[in-house]
Amino acid sequence: MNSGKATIHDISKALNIDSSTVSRALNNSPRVSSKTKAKILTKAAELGYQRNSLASNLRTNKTNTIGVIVPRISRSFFSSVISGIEETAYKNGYNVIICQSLEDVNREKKIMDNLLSNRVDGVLISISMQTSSYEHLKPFRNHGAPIVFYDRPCNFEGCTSVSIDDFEASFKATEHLISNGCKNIVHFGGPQNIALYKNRKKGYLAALEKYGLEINEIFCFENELSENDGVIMAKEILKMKNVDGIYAANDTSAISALQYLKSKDVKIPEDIAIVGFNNDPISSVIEPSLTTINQPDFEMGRMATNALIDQIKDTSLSVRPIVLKSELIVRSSSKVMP
Amino acid sequence: MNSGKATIHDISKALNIDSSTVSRALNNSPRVSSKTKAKILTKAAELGYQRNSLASNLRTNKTNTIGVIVPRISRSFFSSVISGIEETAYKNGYNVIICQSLEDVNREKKIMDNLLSNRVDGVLISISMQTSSYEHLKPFRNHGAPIVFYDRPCNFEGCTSVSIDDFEASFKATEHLISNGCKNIVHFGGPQNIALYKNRKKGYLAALEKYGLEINEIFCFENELSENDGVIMAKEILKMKNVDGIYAANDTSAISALQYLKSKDVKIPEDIAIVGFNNDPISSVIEPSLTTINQPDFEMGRMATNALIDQIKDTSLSVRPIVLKSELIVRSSSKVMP
DNA sequence: CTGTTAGCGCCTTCAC
DNA sequence: GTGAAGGCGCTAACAG
Repeated sequence: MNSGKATIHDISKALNIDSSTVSRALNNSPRVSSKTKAKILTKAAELGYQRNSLASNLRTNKTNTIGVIVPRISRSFFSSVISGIEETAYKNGYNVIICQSLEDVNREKKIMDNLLSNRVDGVLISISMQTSSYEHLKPFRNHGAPIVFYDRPCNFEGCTSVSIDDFEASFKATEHLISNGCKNIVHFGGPQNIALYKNRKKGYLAALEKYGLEINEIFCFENELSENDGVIMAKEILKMKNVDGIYAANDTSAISALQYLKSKDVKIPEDIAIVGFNNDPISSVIEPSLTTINQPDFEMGRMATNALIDQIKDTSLSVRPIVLKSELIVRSSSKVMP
Repeated sequence: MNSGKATIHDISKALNIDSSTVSRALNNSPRVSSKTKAKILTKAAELGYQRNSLASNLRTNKTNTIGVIVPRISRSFFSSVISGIEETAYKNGYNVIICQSLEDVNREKKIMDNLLSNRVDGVLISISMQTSSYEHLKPFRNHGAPIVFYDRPCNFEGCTSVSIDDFEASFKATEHLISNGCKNIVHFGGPQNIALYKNRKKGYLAALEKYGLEINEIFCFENELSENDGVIMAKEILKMKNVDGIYAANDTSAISALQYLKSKDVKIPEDIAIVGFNNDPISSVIEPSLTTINQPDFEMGRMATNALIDQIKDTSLSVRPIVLKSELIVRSSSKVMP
């Protein structure tokens, strides 16, 4: 007894059927009589046969596996994206390997190496914040495997990017505040070297401009996305006295700011109306009536995976960027009804 | 040009060196002169060579990969465990494949099949809540690959389980409430068919008994871990009037209960003291002074991975359960100082 | 429908 | 220190 490592040859010998027929039967080829197929399957089960994908993949030069690189799986937005990816991949017969870069380029590089040497059929990647050069992606493309960027778009050898229209979402959020009577709207922004936060700021400014509100640079906070930053910003706002609206372009600091404001008995949205992103469920726990921007996370995972699979199946496919829209979820009643 | 799919044979031909020497050089074997080694490495880089792990793994019958099955990566506790797993695995030269069962046995079964056919060297698994039979794990063991259970222990063919001492944690939590003057302590429990929640209830009861407090079955809530349950329980508690302490054995409902109580102007911990688990960061956001039980998540990942790797390296290793202790984080001042 | 043959890319005895 | 030969387990022509 081969201690639980039966191969197609073991089945072949036991049944006096050639191993190629066994292989065909195991792959449910129509070119095997159902009688022998049955015999083979029975024997396989009896011997505890388990296909060796390594050998199979080596031979066919296909792994039916896609690699997913994500900055951090614990972030609510990304874990939803992953759900969408997994669902779509499994539905299409692909397996998924999830890897965390933890926003570290060196890790990202190692992961890409590893995925390549394991010959995954394609990669879905959300580039780490540190990443500025795309050198480590080139070997992958050279091997002919497609790459699709999600959430953080990249201009790289014509690869597809799936992203969210941040400008539009920000514009709508700010517009919502304005149409509810806010005149002095503060913006909690993120690092401006990152396109995403830049676009969000642009959307905010565009809305102010459209409605003829004064653009005040003091109202544009820029922070490092930390909790502490949130408290600092909240204190600043209270000092300013006249602030009546906040458009928060990042969760973490927004949450701590919200918490601080509430602890100072500021009424939301009567005193200060807030719109932020709802990637992090915490914000809606603190203030259930908060108006939020709902990003298409799950949908993003689906779209990106479909695009990738299309390209795996047809390498010559022309690619174009995919842009998804966010949705404004208005939960609170208006601040000022005209 | 082979369009970016160089093999050791390509290097071999280009240099007039046998492929076996190339293979040795690429694996940094000491039996190759440093001169030829250098030549080979240079050529490899030049041709953009990338090892084919499928072939290599097939040949050596080792993948240096461990499979991780987790019920749901978005749960804070599990994503911390994964961090610990990844860190330990990478440090030891192992890759990690993360798979979500989503608490679904059928998915879990498929994942195990897939991991087996990909010949991972071992598996770390937290069994889905649905799982009652371990049949789907047997093929894996038959192939000689070790399995280590984490968080949700199992009696299966002498496999190692790494778990947390829930009884002790619950006992300490309840004891803490008692020593701070609570006389009427309610328990938010989970499904009693799950060992974890059973042990938590036992710890609660043991503490009451030790300190001579009356055991009241009405104080033992059992729920389905939903948010709605939390609100229902909170309302019940307010009706009871005399409740002055809560030991919550699950996050989700505890959070919504906490929120509801605060909305009714119940002072925490003055009116009602609460101890719960801090797996979910939300609870500490709602009430920063909350006393919580800190579970060793990261540490669990490390311990489980080390145990698995030991067993991969030495199959004959005897295994024993590993039990970790939780820590009580007292943030609020005492309810009643004697 | 089934068997024959060959080889995916790599590693590992065994020689020299 | 290097080369020659064989095979890990599977599949894909090509025959018949």
